[in-house]
Amino acid sequence: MENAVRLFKALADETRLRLVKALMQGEFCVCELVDALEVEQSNLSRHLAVLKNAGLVSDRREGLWVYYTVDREAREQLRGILASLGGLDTHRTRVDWERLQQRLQMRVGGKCPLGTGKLRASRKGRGG
Amino acid sequence: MENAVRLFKALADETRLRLVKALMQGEFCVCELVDALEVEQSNLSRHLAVLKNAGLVSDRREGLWVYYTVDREAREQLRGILASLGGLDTHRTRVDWERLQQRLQMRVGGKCPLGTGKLRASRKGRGG
DNA sequence: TGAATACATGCTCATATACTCATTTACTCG
DNA sequence: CGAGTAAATGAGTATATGAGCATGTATTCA
Repeated sequence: MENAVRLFKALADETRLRLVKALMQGEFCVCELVDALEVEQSNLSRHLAVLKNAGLVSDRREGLWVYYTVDREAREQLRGILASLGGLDTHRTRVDWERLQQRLQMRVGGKCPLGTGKLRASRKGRGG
Repeated sequence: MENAVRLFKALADETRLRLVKALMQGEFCVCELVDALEVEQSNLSRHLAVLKNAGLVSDRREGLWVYYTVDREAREQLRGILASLGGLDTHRTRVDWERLQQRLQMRVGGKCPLGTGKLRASRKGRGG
């Protein structure tokens, strides 16, 4: 019951639903998600933490990058829930997915070439 | 998406999960639920309003009583979701169900004989 | 070592939610 | 009508949650 509440709490947010929908389709690092979903990095990081805490996603560090995906154990459960909701296909999730696919194609050697560092670096004058 | 968020928000509460679980099994009036689940009437009423607003339950007035049950349209959806969670059978929902069945058997002419007024009165001492 | 990078977290604000008490509303019956 | 009952709602309070900014942490590389 506790678990169920935590699960539903985790899903009771639009950004997190977008994340779940995205992560059902593959594994992405935070910066790709930040870039594709256009959500503040710190914000996204917290949402991912909520999902992780609910057991819905798992993460894997690879050097500087942390890749998230839907947890293997939760996968079927989530598939069932989303199916009951008609798959949660909305304009937004479709756009998210298009943008994510673009990021996937940008990968070099299977790795994310993007950077969230733009944010802080830009204070020093990035274009300079 | 909005809808899905509202749905999950509605389910993201233990009392409401208990209600859903109960109302999946039949139709009950508020005072029966108050009595069986031992939740404050005003509190329960609000939770029911949340569920109703999410399209999960529907209500039917019959004289002084208002009977709630899981909405016909939402029924299958909920069944699917709960099934994905293993049915949500917990000690608490089982106790709820036992108590609700007792209330069902108390019905006279299919109507609820309880009272939230009585309940408040009998809370502290039934001899009053 | 230290700079750069990717991600996580502390802090603060605003808002949302849950709970309770008291009252109001909706209805029935005398 | 007014009394009585079931349910809903307003007001007040406590707590939870989400957003954004700044900063902390872990890792790589020169």
